[in-house]
Amino acid sequence: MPTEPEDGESRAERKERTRRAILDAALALAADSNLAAISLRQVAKQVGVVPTAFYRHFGSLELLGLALVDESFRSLREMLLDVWRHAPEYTDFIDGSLPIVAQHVRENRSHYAFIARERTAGPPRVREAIGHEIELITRELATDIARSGAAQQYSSTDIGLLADLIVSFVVTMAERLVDDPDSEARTLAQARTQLRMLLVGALNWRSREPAERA
Amino acid sequence: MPTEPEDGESRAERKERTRRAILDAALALAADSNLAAISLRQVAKQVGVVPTAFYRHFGSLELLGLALVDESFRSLREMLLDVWRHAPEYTDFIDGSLPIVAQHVRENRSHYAFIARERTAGPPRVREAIGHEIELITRELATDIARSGAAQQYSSTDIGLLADLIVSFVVTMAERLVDDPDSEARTLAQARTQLRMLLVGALNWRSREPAERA
DNA sequence: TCGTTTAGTGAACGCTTGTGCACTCAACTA
DNA sequence: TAGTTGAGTGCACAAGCGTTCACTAAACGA
Repeated sequence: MPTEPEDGESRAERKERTRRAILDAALALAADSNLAAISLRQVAKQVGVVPTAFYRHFGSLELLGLALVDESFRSLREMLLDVWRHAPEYTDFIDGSLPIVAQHVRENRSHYAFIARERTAGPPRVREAIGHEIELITRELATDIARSGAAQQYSSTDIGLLADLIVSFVVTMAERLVDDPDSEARTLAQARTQLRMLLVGALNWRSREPAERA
Repeated sequence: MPTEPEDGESRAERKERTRRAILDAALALAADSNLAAISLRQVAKQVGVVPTAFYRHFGSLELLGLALVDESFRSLREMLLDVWRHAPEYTDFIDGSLPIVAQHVRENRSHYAFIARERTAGPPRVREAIGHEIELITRELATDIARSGAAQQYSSTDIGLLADLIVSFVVTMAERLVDDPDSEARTLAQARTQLRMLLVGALNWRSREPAERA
């Protein structure tokens, strides 16, 4: 048994509780190494369950990883909806949004740490899943920028590139918040300045014709 | 024996040859997973040597990892010296530098892949070593920007932030080149536009007093 | 030429690994 | 209430793991 069987708990509830415990255990174990470096048996031990019980919930560690990706991005996207809803104007966008992102990282550190690691070092399927999610977010940001009218001088291609630039930067910032939580205030202050530098670029940039040089 | 013992080879030469073979084998094996996920025995097998022979060259896989970091950055820094020597002016800086970086990534793919992975997912010591190297490069870029006089309106703090912004962006670009080499041309073209967007920001930005808002 | 150094060997050790299989027994359905 | 379902058990297995130790034999310095 994973833990004490609680009173009046249905079979489905119990299964879900064990499933959660497995996800949390994997998150904790991968925290100081890597998904590819931990074992099914370690996870089972941490949960307090026999190794074979793992298979009742996930076919493999890789599938467990995909479930963690799913879970992480579900919560991330909810936060982003919130950010974009309260971002009518650019300066407010920076000062308003960054702290919300920072707070979300703080409150979901293990998920962000997982994503940061597995994004580059995870099993190929996991990497792909993460890349896909980030791409979706980038596209959403692009349509949001276009809709806001803040970049009317941009071609739609270049709005995409700008969105990618912003997302890449925020990903980098989130990685830093994850692995040095104590410097959150400084990291955030620097990121604010940098994002402003970058967006000043946005306001002064003009899209060229497809052919390159000006 | 790692391979056929070559004629007229000194003991030192032979040792170096085996050492190289170990480094290469580790690089190759870590390529489709992670340093923390490969075993000393796999490395030894790939080299064609008995597991215990490994210890004649490295005390542990982690120390091997540190050697790989060292090796990767030594070559990277040589390239950067080359780039900065031929970068008198900003527009030339972009068009001239990015292809050199891309070429270096192409020619040293396994090193870059290693760095990209271990930077976020490696053993703590390895992560630290990589972070330290990147920080050094950022500082060098900052002094170079200052010396070039291209950002005279910047405070030295803000020059540091700009350098960090550029380095972070190039790191991201290098990661993309690594895991999708076939799209090099497109990735490069996009990066060129994005870097220009960013630097237009640089030219229009003014440092503020330490206190934030304007 | 002869003793020393040392890269690489090979067997052995105690553990951990993933997975197969037959099982129990509480929660479920009819 | 009787029968079915399925989450979790317990054992077994072959394979792989890091590390130890005593060893060989070729290159070395004197």
